[in-house]
Amino acid sequence: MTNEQTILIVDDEAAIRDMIGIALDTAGFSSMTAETALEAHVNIVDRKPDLVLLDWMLPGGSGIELARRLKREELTADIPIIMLTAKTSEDNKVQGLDVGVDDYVTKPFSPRELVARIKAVLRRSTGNLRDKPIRVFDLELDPASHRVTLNDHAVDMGPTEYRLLNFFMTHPEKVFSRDHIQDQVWGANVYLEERTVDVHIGRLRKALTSASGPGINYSGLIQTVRGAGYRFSTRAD
Amino acid sequence: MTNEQTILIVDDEAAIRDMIGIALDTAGFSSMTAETALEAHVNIVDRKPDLVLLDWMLPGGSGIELARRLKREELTADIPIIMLTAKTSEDNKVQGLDVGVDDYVTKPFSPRELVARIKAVLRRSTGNLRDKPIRVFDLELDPASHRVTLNDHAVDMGPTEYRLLNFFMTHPEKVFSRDHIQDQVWGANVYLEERTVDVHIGRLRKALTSASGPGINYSGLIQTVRGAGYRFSTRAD
DNA sequence: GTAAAATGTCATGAAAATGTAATATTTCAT
DNA sequence: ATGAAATATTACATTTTCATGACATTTTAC
Repeated sequence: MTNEQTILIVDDEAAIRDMIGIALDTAGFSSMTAETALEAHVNIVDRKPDLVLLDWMLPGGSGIELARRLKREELTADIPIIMLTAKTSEDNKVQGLDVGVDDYVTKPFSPRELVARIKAVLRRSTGNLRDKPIRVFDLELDPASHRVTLNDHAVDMGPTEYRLLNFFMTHPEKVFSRDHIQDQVWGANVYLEERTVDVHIGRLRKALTSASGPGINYSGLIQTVRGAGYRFSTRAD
Repeated sequence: MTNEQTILIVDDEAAIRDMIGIALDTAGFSSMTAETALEAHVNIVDRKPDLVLLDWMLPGGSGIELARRLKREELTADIPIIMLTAKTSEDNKVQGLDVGVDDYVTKPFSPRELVARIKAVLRRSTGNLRDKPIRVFDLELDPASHRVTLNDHAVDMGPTEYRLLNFFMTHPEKVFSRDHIQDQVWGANVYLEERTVDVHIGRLRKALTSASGPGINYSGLIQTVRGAGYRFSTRAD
C-alpha cells in the first residue's frame, strides 16, 4: 500500500491489542504494538508512527508519564496521542489533557468509535500545522499534495530529498549536525554512514539547481556549515 | 572538543565493562565504571556523568531499583539512562522497567548500535536547549544558526575561530592566558604550541577586520594583554 | 515479472582548515 | 635610541572535511 498510516497500540493486555489491531486493519491502518512504556518509547522514536493509542493504566502508572514525555520532547511532540482508560473519572481527563493528549477514549469502547476518533484526531492534527504550504521566495513545499514547486514549476526529487527539504523548511536558520538530520529525516537509530547525508544534500541541491531559472540559484538556500553540519537559510552564506 | 562527555558503565561483568569502555573510547567518549548499584549511585552523585549505561540484571535486581531511584531524585532525574538487558527472557519483569528509562539495548549488541543509541539519546536530552544569540554592538554570534554577523553581513571564519570568538563573547572583559584559552577552545587534553593561539587570534582579527566597514574596526575588541594573554573588551585598549 | 526510480556506500579529488616554524614588527625597560 | 622580549604575520606541509560521480542493491510502479 502506498501511504498507509501507522498507529502504535500500547497496552499490556494482549487481547486488547489484538482487538484494536484488527479494527485498525479493517479501517485501512497499519499498526504496531508495544506492551510497555519503554518498548513504546523506543518504537516511537525509531519508527515515528502517525498516532499513538496509549493505555492509561500501564503497569507502574507509566502511561501518563510516557505521554508527558512524548509531548515534552521535540522529536515526538507532534505525534498525536489518544489515551485509553477504563476509568471515567474527570480527574483523569483533566490530567491527561493537561499533558497535551489529543483525545481520550474510555473502555469499553466500540471499534467503530475508536476508529472514528482516530480519524478525527488525524484530520485535525494534519489539517492544522502540516498541511499549510511553506513558501520561501518562489520555492513552495506543499505537504497536502506532497509537491515542491519553484515558480510554479514542479521540482523533481526523490522522497528522501522531499523529507529533507521539508525538515529544512520547517526549521530554517538553524544548523543541524548530520546525526541530527538522520534522526529527523530517516528516524532515530537507523544506522547510516555519515556521508549518506551529504549525498542526499547534494541530490537536493541538484534538484533545486535544475529547477532554478537563470536568476538566483535556490540550491544556495542549503548551506554547508563546515565542521557543524547544514543549514537552511535565506541569508547569504 | 571543549566538553568531552562522560558515560558511566554499570555492569557486574568485567568483560562487558571493558568491551563497552573500549567502544566508547573509540567513539570519543570518556567513561567510568561501577560494579554495583551502590558504587554507581555514589559515582553519579559525585561526578554527574552525562549518561548512564545500566545493566538491569545486577545482582539482587538492584539495577531497576537504581534506575527508579535516579529518576525519582531531582538531582539525578535529568541524567539519561540506557538499560542493558539480556534476551527478553521474562516479559513480566521487563514491565518493571517502566521507570522513565530513555532507551534500552538488548544483549548481545554491537558496539556500533550502542554508540548510535547513546548519541541519539544525548542529542534528544541535551540538544533541545539552545543558547541565545550574543550581541556586542553590531557584532552578533548566534549559536543556533552557528553564524557570526556584523551589521547583518556574515563574517567568514573557520570553526576554530568561531569557537574562539564564542568563548570570548561569553567571557567578556577578562584576560585569559594562552593556556587557559587552549583548554577552553581546544579541550583540556590537547597539546599545542603556545604560539598557535596567537595565529588563531590573528585569523579571528582578520576575519573581523575584513567584515568591518570603514567605521570602527571590530578586531579591536580582541585585545592583547602583554605578558598575560588576550581579552575581549568593549572598552578601548 | 520487468523497467525505472530510489537508495546507500564508496572512491576520488578539491577545498578548507589547521598547526608549526620562520620572519617581521611592536613594546618596553634601560 | 637600543636591544631583548613579546607578539604579529606569513608561508607552507599536513590533515580534515566536503562534493560528486559511479555503482550495486533495493524498492516501486506498471
